[in-house]
Amino acid sequence: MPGQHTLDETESQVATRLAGMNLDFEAMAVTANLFRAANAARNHMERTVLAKSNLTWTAFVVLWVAWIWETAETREIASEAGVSKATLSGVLTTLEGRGFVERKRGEKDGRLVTVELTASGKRLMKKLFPEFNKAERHVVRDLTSAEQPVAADILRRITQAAN
Amino acid sequence: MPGQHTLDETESQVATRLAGMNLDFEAMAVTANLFRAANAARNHMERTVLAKSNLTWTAFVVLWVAWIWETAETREIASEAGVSKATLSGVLTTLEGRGFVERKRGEKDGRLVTVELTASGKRLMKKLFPEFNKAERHVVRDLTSAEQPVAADILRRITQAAN
DNA sequence: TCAAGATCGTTCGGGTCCGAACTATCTGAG
DNA sequence: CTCAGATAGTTCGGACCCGAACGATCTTGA
Repeated sequence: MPGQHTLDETESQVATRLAGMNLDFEAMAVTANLFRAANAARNHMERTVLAKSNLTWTAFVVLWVAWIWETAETREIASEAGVSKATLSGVLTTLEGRGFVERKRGEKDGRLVTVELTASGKRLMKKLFPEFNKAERHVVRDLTSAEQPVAADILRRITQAAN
Repeated sequence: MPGQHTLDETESQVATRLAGMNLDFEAMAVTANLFRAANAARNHMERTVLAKSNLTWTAFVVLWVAWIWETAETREIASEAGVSKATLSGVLTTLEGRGFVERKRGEKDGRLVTVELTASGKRLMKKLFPEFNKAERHVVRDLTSAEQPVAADILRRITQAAN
């Protein structure tokens, strides 16, 4: 592969190029690999699981949150899916158009909107999620069963520190 | 915060809701926290470092790759930034319009395009990157110096497994 | 009670984001 | 030498993505 750099080459080029700049290279390595890993995992899921159902990553995550919580308020979904409420509004319109979710105006509080999966949406998740989990298993397959909880814990602490 | 779930509440709801489905919950916890962490870290960087220069995340990463490698070919940048060549093309047009990068058609191979930072682009990175690194340090501040290389290594292995 | 302020979801504008189709260029087998 | 195939970057259409502005609804304090 001409013009392709390995991970090692990149990290060594970084070290050379930024030498003497008083930077935290350890922190840099963690975050750089965090974004690489998340990106690679996401792309893998999209290609192997989501593409054949014509679902985007975000659409799937939104469906997943609504599925887990049976019924969820939009701001919850936005927060758990990691998107703004503006983005969510558009995604929900798409999903509603495809018949996977339903929006319901809150009865007690007229500002709120709750989201529920339709029967079709539930069927989709019931079929899709086991495949998704198989892909999750695939991307962590090189981690021992002792390392996996360690990884989850470290990532939780990064999440908290960034909020 | 009404209607907000903690991380623990979410994970326990997931366990309850998906009980008896023969899933790999450990793998699920790793990937779920991987995406949460990457998202939280990215948002933190965008708000604290990138917003005031009016740079998007991807635009910054593209600048960073071109800066590190002095001069880079488009497909390299796309690969390292984790975006498709279609996306990169648009981002480069934006960055070129703002005077941060220059495109140069390859002399030996007329298909290739190499990207170089302008003086203005270099000045921007020289100013921005130390701040960015400070934010990187911030998001990993709860990891001990022993844990940081472990985290980087685990994330590298996830990246490899997902490719 | 009743406006001032907080909070909710939507809309808008502009910038990603991708796969597919396209043009231009290079390569190599015959 | 040649042209079919591989490869590079751009364009296109449609979906996501966000901050800001907005209208609707609820809360609250004098």
